[in-house]
Amino acid sequence: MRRLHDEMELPLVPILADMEVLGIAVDDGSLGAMSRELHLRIQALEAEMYELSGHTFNVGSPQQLQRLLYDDLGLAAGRRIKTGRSTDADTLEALREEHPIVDLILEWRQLTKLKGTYVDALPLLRERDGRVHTTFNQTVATTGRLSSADPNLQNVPLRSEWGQRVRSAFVPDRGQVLVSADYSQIELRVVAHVSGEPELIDAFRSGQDIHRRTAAAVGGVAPEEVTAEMRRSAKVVNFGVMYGLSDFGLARDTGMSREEAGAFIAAYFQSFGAIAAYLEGIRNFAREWGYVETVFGRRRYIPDIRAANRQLRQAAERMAVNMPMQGTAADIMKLGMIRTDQALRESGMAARLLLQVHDELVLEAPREEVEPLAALLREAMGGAAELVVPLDVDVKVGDNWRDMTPLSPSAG
DNA sequence: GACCACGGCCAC
DNA sequence: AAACGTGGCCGTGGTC
Repeated sequence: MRRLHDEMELPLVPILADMEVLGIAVDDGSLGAMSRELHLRIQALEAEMYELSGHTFNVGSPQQLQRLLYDDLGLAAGRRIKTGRSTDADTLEALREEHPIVDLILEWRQLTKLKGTYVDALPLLRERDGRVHTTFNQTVATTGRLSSADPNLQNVPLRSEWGQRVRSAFVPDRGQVLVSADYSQIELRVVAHVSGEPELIDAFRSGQDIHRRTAAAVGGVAPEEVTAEMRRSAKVVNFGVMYGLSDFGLARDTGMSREEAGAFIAAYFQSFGAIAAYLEGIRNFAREWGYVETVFGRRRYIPDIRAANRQLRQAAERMAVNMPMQGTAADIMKLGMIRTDQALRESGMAARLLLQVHDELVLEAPREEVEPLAALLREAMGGAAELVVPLDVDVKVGDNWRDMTPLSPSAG
């Protein structure tokens, strides 16, 4: 615990402070243009929804939406929530075929979310230097992760088309480029390390496609015979294992029946016996000691691990199994940042750290530093911990945070 | 104007 | 009934 404080948390403080002070540039011109486009599309969607329903209403009010969908239009309600019947995206997704308004609501939600949270909010937080300056919190996440607020720059959109446009508004200073370095599959590598699972270790050591290898093992076929669908399911389980995924959750995410999902998970633990044993060991440890810890000794206390209430206890078990994996990855990243900062100082480079997004670092650098910087990052981040599997670092470079091109490790 | 609970949803 | 972990922010609806 003392070492965690002295060698990880304390050295990180000035590094985070520098990142906060430096900030990252956002192009408010492109955000302004987006805002106007979004406004028009949102207005058109609203007009169409009012037309379909025969009256105006507040689409942003779940309460009004419930009345419209389940009372006026008579659609079949799904999940119950405290205040009535859910209108969340999963529920609406299931109702898409029932009424044309459902798709409009889904699109409206997506666009107003992006407009309100990012497109309109970021320019207001942009300071006179043209940059936004987040606050990194070192002490809120129970696993040891950082969090980011005002604005949160750890949840900048990525997946949707509009989301990608938001991301492209994050740009380097004039004459520089953005460089991103992310740990490849870090949590699964931590799983390989702490569980000692031979299949997983071998897959990472030989640089194989981890989800394909998993699908092959679970399905009892050769890796070449794995279909896209088999790989998709294996991927969901690989990630889900770290969260305590149930047959219900797997079924929901893959379209399998609950029975198929249960069989798939059973086959997974059959193939990866060491992971099953590790997870069981963590639950037992938590029950005995009341806490769990990372490889580096960071602790999280789990008071509900012996709760009489099954729901509470099972939730506690999921927190218990997740923390050592998520937390060890967070520890490694913190060490990686300290080593990166140190290496940058020693190198005399102009490159600067801007953001940390859990398994990714974003830097700003003069174009001519890119190649040596990539090597520096691979060394500093990749050498942050000695696991039984290598820590691979993927480095990319670009003129904005969306259009990033991978740099090959050896080339250049 | 500040704060809250809630539903909902963005990221890793 | 819930069902997959960690966060932060938005708008609604409401209180003080």
